[in-house]
Amino acid sequence: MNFQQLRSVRETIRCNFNLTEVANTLYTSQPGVSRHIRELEEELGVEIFERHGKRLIGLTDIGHQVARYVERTLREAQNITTASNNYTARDSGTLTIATTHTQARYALPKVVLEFRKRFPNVTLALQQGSPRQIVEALREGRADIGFASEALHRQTDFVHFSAYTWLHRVITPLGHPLTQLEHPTLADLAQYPIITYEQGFTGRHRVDEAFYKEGLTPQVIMTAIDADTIKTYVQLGIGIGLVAEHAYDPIKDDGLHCFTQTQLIAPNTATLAVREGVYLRDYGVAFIKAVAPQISTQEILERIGRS
Amino acid sequence: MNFQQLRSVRETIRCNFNLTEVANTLYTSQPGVSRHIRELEEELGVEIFERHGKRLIGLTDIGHQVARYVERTLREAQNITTASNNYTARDSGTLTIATTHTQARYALPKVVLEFRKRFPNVTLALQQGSPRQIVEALREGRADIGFASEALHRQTDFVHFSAYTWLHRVITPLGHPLTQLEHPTLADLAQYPIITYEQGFTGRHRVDEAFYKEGLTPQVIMTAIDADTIKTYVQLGIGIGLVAEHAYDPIKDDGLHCFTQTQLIAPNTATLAVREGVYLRDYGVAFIKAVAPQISTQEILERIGRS
DNA sequence: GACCGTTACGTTTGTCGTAACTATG
DNA sequence: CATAGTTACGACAAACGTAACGGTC
Repeated sequence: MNFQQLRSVRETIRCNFNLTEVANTLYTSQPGVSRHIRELEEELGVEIFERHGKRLIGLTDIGHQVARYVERTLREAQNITTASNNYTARDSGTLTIATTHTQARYALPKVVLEFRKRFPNVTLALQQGSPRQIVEALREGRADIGFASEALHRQTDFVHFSAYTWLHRVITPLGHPLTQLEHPTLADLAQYPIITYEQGFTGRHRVDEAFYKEGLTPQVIMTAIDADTIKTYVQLGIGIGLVAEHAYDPIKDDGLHCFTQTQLIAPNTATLAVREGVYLRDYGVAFIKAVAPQISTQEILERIGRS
Repeated sequence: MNFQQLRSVRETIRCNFNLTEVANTLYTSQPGVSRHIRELEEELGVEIFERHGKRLIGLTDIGHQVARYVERTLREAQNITTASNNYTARDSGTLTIATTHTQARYALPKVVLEFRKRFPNVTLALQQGSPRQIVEALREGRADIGFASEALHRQTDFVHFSAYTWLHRVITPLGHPLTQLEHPTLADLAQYPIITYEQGFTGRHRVDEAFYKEGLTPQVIMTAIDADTIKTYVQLGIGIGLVAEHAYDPIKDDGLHCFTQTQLIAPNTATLAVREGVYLRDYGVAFIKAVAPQISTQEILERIGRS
């Protein structure tokens, strides 16, 4: 057994069992990959992959089990090198954050500035994507830290940290009939076309849940993944908006009315997540600490298994 | 990085940093081991070992961290092969139980018979040792399951299962003055020379604790690691004995009196333990189930991380 | 027939053990 | 001076890529 064989197996699963693609990803030849898999299967005495003739089409039962430990082996091997790098080059390298548009646009700028000042030699890679893509990036080791209000906290193979909680706000153009009311209800909102976040983004399920619980069916006529787009269309008078509170700026958004006192929708929690068992470098810990200062560094280290 | 390098590092730590010994353990040459270590250190860019000139004398700070992940990597790699073997040869192989004399002599015989009937092709290796040796054997992967009343439950890197609880019993020769009393107290016992288990064996600390709590100093004139020895000397009239209840057999030990109703010493729990993160084969799970039938197989699988 | 995986083979690279050398206590 | 670790070197084996071959859809 060697690491290259294990990498071939892991990548084969990630590439949907297409060995040619695996070879490209691993910068090697396709026959090599084929051989690695066969050799490992031979050594272990089990068929890891289900086959239709020559083509691989999936994992066998035992293959699933093997894959699990292959992942772990490679992860721990990665930890050896990451821990070493953390030691030799304490303040340089790359930190990859997988996050949503909302966090990247509103919550992170302040943190990024602070972080860059403290770690000028660390390349900070912000990768935007849907919550589901964030989860996958963390699983595959393509990102070090995930940050979103959705999906992350439900993964049992992640360690998570609550950063802050936030509410949805109702925004309308100035002079909209709703602005006559001081405290509009969900029923009032349901009277108007609504513009809000895409399904699966930025607490959207909380919005749906709130209306559903009151037996209301809101007319969601348009969805977007970012508040800027939503605000633009609200400004145009196409509908009323439901956006995250931090997306409303009373000065810049002076053409919009925002019900800052109204709480109609359950609060959301922005969550930081790290893959369980993956070594997070010191500056990754510092990043978490910067986003969620209420958590002690000691606790972060313990929770991610570095103590 | 390759597995042989990692094995060299792990074994170097286990062999107290004597490379010659490492080479023998790994059935390879000493220069090879030396090279493996140097190559790995070079690749990682860190010094894993502290040196006095050429001699290795210990781990560096970063070496401790590296060693941790090296252990884990090798463990997970082992899990790949164990899981595979568990699949191909479901009912054959070796199961190594590290246990104390007491468990091997009194608790395990019934279980072993049952186990052998169900898994006739599995070699059952019972390794007797002190609780501390049991802990070490589990840590180093020399045993699959540990079973003892001491030490095991305190290890945080083990998964443990409570098998049963038991009490110490007072035994005396027939006609001993103590037998006049129906319920002797600890103070009564302290009047006579006592024979019991060695420090660190079979709940001995409970015995000391009980006397200590009442401000008594028992005259322990002899210790042994097994009840047979203790009983033999009690029979000779040298002193009264304190042994585990299952070690007294009213028929075979008809020359001895046993206070079966007296509970003077806090109960002990016999504990099964498995190293966290180590794949335990099906027949290992069956063994645990046989020793502790009150625990469901499902729960065992979950607790050892196989579900 | 286009795509995908395996077989065959020669080159390159890496790995290992022996022997000689050097340092430590 | 005995024990422990490193350097040097040659033999062997393993790993890889290219090219040709065989199935699958």
